[in-house]
Amino acid sequence: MEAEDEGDDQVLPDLPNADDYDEVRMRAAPNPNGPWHIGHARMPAVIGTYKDLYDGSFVLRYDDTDPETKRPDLEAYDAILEDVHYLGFEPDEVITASDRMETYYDHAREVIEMGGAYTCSCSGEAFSELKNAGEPCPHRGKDVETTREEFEAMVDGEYSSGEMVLRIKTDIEHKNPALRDWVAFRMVDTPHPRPEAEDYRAWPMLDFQSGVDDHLTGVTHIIRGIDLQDSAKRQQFLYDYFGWDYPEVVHWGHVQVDAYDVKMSTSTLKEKIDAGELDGWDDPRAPTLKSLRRRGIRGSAVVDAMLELGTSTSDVDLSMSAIYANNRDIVDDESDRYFFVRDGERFAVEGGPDAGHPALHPDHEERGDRTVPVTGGVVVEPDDVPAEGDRTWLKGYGCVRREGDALVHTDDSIEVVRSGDVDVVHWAPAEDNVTVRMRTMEGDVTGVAEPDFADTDADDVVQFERLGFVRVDGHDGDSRDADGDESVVYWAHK
RNA sequence: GCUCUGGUGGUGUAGUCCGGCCAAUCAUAUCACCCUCUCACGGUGAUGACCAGGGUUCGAAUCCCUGCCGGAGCACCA
Repeated sequence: MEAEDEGDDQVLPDLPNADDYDEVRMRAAPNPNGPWHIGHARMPAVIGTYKDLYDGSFVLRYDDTDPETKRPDLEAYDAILEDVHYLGFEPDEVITASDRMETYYDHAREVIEMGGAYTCSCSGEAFSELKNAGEPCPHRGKDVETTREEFEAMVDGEYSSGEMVLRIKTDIEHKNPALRDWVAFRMVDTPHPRPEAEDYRAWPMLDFQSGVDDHLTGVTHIIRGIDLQDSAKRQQFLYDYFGWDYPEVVHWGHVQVDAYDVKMSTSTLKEKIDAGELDGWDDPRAPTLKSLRRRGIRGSAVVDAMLELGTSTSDVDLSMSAIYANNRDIVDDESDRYFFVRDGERFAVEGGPDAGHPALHPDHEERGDRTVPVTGGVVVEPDDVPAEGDRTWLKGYGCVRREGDALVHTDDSIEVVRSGDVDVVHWAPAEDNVTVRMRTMEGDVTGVAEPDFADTDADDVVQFERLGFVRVDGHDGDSRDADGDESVVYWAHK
């Protein structure tokens, strides 16, 4: 398959040996132990894009084979699928490893019959010592019959955790100790959280489960992190037993994201949420996809930033500014403008018209303008308050001069702004305005917005002029973060 | 200790396989100016990088060697 030539738009490198396959097929294989953080977006972003590029397909596979240490979170299965949708992709197939236990057992039995595996009751430490010395453990020479029986006993749950494992026989003297006789199945006493899988006790390890599934689901290209660099080499032994061809593999480094105080790790996030330090997975301070979505950042802005990272094996730092720049590009044109004033200082306005009429969008006059009344006085941010006797330009209204507690309308034309003599500021009515809570990564900010802001809908992204873009979460107390009947917005970026 | 694997401006990336067109691409960032009734958008310009040292060569980001620094695996986690 040739990559569709989309000109220079393709930011990703070509997949290795793509034309050796009828169809490029990939997989995302997350452990469903929580909603996704930003870093998780890389996998669907890249394989989803390759899918489009090569007219291929991808499988979403939940690798939920550790009921204990990386215990699956039942809500995460759907949460992850939602996150994939948010990013703009649709898996061609969704499968769950814990549904496929019999398949793994059957394949284990096959390997056992071939003499490619043996049950082992060595303690982890004891085996490790032998392995590091390049020496086989006493169980390695077991006959097939014994291994067969002991494996069935494992499947039947007759051992407890730590008592028995099934090892794949590789090369006990392999120069890389990481590849020597690795564990394929182990006992786990804790029942799996999914009712469908709660009776299983003998669980496959990633290298076995993933290796079998990749082949059985027709995966041609595996993309994964450098932490799994040795996996392909381990699994190669398994593939050799079965006579399978190993898929093409691309390894990439880890991603760090700047701008967050909170560590980008599912378990850390879970702890912070449980401890009440974060309001939830979509807290603006959380580096999660749910948080970005709530802040009005489009999935494609995240995807594009991920694609720009490429697939190099070195660790990379993702700048949130890259995501913001992409998002600004998307939302700037569609976002209507409104005034929002924090910590406003109140002034009466004297001598001018009753209201200002700034445009909803400077590039789209056809959208009309807003009506911002001044008759009940206005509020201006402290930094924007002119010194006594100085002028300022209330955007969309006109020029005023500070006279004590009043802003007196002058008849200056816009020329005073063009010449640079007078600054333009945003402002809001002191009465009949909209109380707004703005949730940001640094905490909540409160203030008031102009009345027309109430016309926006939840989920709209608007720009608070001179401040930045926000997503409307709800008006009149509709947001779950609202205190009383205030409106709530989530800060996106400047 | 053993085994993998990397190191291009603040960040990411192109170029590295097949040395010259690289006084190094593009994006983002930062700054300045222009535009503008926003500190947005748009435009122009500037800043800023080949880890270090040797070697091969007429010529090295690219090949070789050494060193330095980093990441990963050696789990009954994924």
